[in-house]
Amino acid sequence: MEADNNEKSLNFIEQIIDKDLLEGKNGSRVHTRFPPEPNGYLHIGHAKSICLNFGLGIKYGGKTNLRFDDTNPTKEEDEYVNSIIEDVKWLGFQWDGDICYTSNYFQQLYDWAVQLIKEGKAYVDDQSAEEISAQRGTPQKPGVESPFRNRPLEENLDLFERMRRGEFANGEKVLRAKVDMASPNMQMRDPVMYRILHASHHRTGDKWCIYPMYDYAHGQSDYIEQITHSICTLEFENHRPLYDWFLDQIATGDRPQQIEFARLNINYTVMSKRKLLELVEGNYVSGWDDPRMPTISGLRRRGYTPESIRNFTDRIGIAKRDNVIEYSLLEFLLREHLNKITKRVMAVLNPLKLTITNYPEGEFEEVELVNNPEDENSASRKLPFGRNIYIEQADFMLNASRKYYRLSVGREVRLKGAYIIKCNDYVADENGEITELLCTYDPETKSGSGISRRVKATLHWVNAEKCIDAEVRLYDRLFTDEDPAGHKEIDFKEFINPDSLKILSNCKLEPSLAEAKAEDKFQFQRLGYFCVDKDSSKEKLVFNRTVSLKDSWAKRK
RNA sequence: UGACCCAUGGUGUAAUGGUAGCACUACAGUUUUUGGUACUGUCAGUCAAGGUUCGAAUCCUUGUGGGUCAACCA
Repeated sequence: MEADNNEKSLNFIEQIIDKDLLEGKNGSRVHTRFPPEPNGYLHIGHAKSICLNFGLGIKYGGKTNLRFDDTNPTKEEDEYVNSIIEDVKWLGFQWDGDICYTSNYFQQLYDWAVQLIKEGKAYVDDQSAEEISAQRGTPQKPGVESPFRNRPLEENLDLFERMRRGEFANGEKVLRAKVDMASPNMQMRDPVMYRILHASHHRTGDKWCIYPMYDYAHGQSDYIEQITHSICTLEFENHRPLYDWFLDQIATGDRPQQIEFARLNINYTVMSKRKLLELVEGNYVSGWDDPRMPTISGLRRRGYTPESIRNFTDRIGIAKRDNVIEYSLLEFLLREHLNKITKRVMAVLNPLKLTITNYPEGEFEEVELVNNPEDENSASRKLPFGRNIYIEQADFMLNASRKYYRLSVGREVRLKGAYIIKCNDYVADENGEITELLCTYDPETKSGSGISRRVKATLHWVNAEKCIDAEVRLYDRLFTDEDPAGHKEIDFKEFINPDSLKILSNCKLEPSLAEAKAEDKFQFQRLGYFCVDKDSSKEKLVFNRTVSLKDSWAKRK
């Protein structure tokens, strides 16, 4: 038993696979697939599915396909295809073989549909969507059969062929599977297999004007690709009998099995492509990659690392019960990774002028700081120090309590990597705003000199003459409510956090940051992790706050 | 008034008939030239009732609570 201590326990899907392997099912192959519909950008919920499917492929020495489930030309676009490909790669995964598209199988799907018609298992229905819907019944009440249900085979064949040829308008006819209108499972009540859509498809153009529905296309696509384990989310559980029914009609060899797991939910955010689209189209955010979005591209722009996201999907586990993960777990894993890899730099977001009155005017010296104390191989760099510096406004307080460790008149602090200073006086403007601090430094206390005494706090700073300017964007959660989409009476957009973005345009950075490029990541000492935004340029540096450092002082207040 | 699924600390997830564990959160402390990191500790859990068993979170029954399903979406 205790030999297993180092081994991670298996989730229920891995247990199923282990059993299948043991029984030699499907020739003991493992072949999964990630099947997004290209109708939006991927979000972190998809990351869970990506890591699961590709992870299983890797773990069992099997394969994983990337398949675009593109059966609805009215919603799908190449822009989405491209973003999905980029996101999967960025997360660190590589699919086997070529990228697959359900649209590649349109002809085969059509042929199988003809076969079903010939076997009397599918029929063309002339009724409107409303009529069909009315006949479907309710979960409690069985449906009634369509008047067209038993039309002759030849007529069905002819009509279906003419549907394909474009002789009918959208909605005029559908092809339905003949299953069971009285089934207690609504999915089995003669589901629609094909609908007429005179729309141009992003890949097949105008070749087709009838398109297969998800239920008819998905399992067959899995079968064509020799998928062994077709993993999807819980809402498809009721579809499984239908998934199997279609396979029963056509499959002769190995066949895939559908396994459902609980989708990811995270508090203080929304996780549906429809709602995210709404945020984008309503300009509530700047786009799919707005750093506040839970999209992969948004997280990337915000400064998340693929490692932290993969780690996250690993920690949350795979199970069947509904779950809401706390955002703090994601942030914990993010900080954990960023703490190891980022260079520490000094940046002052809300500058307050500080003059060291006993430091000679016009003189500078260099002080040395390690780039990352967490990394013993880390190099160090030199920073200019002088008479005039900036510190953070929040690091000075006029009437400071004993719990406040930072600067106040008469108190001492250390300037990180430099000297201990003492605040003697301050200057205020006509409004009482403090505009400048007057301090003296103790030349004996230079960092590394070995001469030191205990001070309560160490502050970050930049040299006022030799710093560079930048814009810094501070992000907070996009929603103020833990479950913005969970209120029946209130639209989720009502909960958008008005303070989710704060732009600081007068930030002062240490000069080494001048060359930073988009997506470069840093720890701004004592403040948090920041990355260069894609809006950044040599002329105007722009940083995003990825996540703040944990702040036990802020909590105490 | 149907079918299917689910139920373990605040959150997530283990334990697969044999000592209820891990992580996050919260709180307290140690270390610290980041009020960070690291480390230590504390609080806190098997939905309920019956049954089977030497022994039940685990198996059975019933109940309770929650989720999904009535797109020509996926």
